[in-house]
Amino acid sequence: MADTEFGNKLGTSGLAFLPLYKQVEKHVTQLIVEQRWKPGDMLPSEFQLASEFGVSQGTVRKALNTLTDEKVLTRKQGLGTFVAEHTGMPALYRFFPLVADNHSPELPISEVLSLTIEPANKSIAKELDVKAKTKVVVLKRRRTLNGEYCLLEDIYLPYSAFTGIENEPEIPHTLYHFYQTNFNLTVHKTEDKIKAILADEADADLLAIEHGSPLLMFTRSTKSLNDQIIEYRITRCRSDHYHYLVNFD
Amino acid sequence: MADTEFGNKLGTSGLAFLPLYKQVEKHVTQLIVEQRWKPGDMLPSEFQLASEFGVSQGTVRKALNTLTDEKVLTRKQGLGTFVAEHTGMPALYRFFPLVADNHSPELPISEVLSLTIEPANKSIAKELDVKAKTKVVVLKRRRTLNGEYCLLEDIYLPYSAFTGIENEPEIPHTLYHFYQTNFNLTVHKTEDKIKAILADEADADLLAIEHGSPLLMFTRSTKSLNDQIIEYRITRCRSDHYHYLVNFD
DNA sequence: CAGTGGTCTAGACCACAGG
DNA sequence: CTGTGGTCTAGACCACTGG
Repeated sequence: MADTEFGNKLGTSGLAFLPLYKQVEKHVTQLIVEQRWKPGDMLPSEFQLASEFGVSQGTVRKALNTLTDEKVLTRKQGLGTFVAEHTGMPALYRFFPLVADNHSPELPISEVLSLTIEPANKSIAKELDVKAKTKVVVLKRRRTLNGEYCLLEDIYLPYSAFTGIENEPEIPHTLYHFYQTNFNLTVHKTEDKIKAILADEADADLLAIEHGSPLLMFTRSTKSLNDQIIEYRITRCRSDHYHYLVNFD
Repeated sequence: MADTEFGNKLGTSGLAFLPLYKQVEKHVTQLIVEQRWKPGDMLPSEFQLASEFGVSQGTVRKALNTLTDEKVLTRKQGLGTFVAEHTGMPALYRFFPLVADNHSPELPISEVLSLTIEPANKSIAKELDVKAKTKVVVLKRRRTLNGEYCLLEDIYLPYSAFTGIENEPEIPHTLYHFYQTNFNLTVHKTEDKIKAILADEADADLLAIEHGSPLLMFTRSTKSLNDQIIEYRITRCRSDHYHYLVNFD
C-alpha cells in the first residue's frame, strides 16, 4: 500500500492535519449530508470503505463506532452499517424529554395552530444566525398528552432551508423526521434553556388552564449534521402531570 | 501466553460471560471503589495492567478509554492515567446546570440552613432505596448566585453511608467533592426531574421573593460508582435571571 | 533521555443474520 | 453457506511529558 504521508484517498486538501479516523468521520458525515447515502441506506462494509479511503479496517471501524455513538449511524452485527433514521420510538423520545409522572405515556398528538412566513425580527434572526428581516417560517403548535392540552410551541425555521414548506399538504407530528425526509436536514444536537414562568392569558386559554399557573418554558436551538442552526423553538408546557427528564453521566 | 478459555487473571467467577474489555472495566472500577487506587492516583501503564490482567494492551486501552468517557478516569498523553477527582471548574459545573442569562457566572455560595438526622418517611425511603424509618441525613441549604438568593435544596443521604457527618466541622460548598474525599463516594450519574411550581410562603421568605412566584423544582437522584443511590435532593430555584441548560446529542 | 498514552496497521477468530 | 460487525491480539511508530 502507498505508505507516503498522504497515501490515503481522503480529501486532505487544506491544512487539516487531523488523525485519519477523524478524517474518515468527517468524510462519511459529508457523504451523508450530500445524500450519497440516504437515511436507512446500508453503507459498504468496513473493508470496502477501508480500501476506498486507503486506510486500514481498524481505522474505519473507530470512525464508524464514534458516529454510531453520536447516533449518525446504526450498526447491527451480521447485518451492516446504516444511516440512522429519525423514526421509531427511541428516536421519537431522544429529543422529547417529557415524561408522565406515573402512568405510561401515550404518543403525543400535535395540532398545527398556524403556519406563516414572516421577516425575522432581531431576536429570532440572532437565534437562527441569519440577517434581520430574512424570511423565516413560523409554526405554532399545540400538543396533547394523555388527553389534555400539554404544551404550546412556537417554532422558527430559516425559510432558505425549508423552501416550499407552505405547500406541504400536511405537517406531520414527528417534525424531526419530517425535516429529514423532506428537506434533507438531520437533527444532530439540541440545546434547551429551561425556565419557570407564569402562564399569560393567551397561553392559559389555549391550554385550558388558569391564568397565572406555573409553566415550564424551554427555548431550544437545534443544529443539523453540518452544524447549521435549523430550528429555534420556544415551548411552554404545563408540568403538573409530567416532568422534564435529564440524565447527567 | 496461556490461551485457554480462562487464560486471563480477571475474576471470571460466577456466570458473567462478558467481553474481556467489559470485565476489565468492571475490575478497574471495583479497584477504585475498594480504594486500591484513590482519586488523583496514577494507574499502572497499559502494558503493566495488560500483563497483570492477562489480556492484551489493546483490550486494556479500550476499557480505559470507555472509563475516561464516563469521567471515571482522566488520561494525559505523556503523563499517565489517573482516577478522576471532583475538583476544578469542569467537575463543578458537570452536575450544576444553572447558567446566568447574560453575564458570566460567579461561583455559587452555599449556606447550610440545617443538618439533622431523622428516620426516613415512606417517600424518602423509597427514593433512597432503603427501608422506611432508616436513619437519613437531612441537609437544607440556600445558595446565592451573583449576589441574590437563588435556590433552596433539601438533601437526603442514607446515614449508613455517611456515618459521622454530623461531627464534620464544616460542610463545604462543593458537596460532591466532599462525598468523594470524606466518604469515598464518587458521584457517577444523576437524574433530574424538572417541574415548574409556585413558591410557597416558606420558600418565598427564604429566597426573598414574592409568594406565588414561579420556581423551577427539580428532584435529583444520584448514584455512586457502584450504582448505589447515595443522595436524593429536592431543589427549588428561581429562574428569572438564570436558566437550566441541557444538551442532547 | 525513558516512559507514557495516541494512532495505525494486519490478521485471527467469534457471533449473528439471511438466503 | 457467505458476509457482516464484534472481540482480541501483536507490534510499529508518533507525540507529549518530565527529568
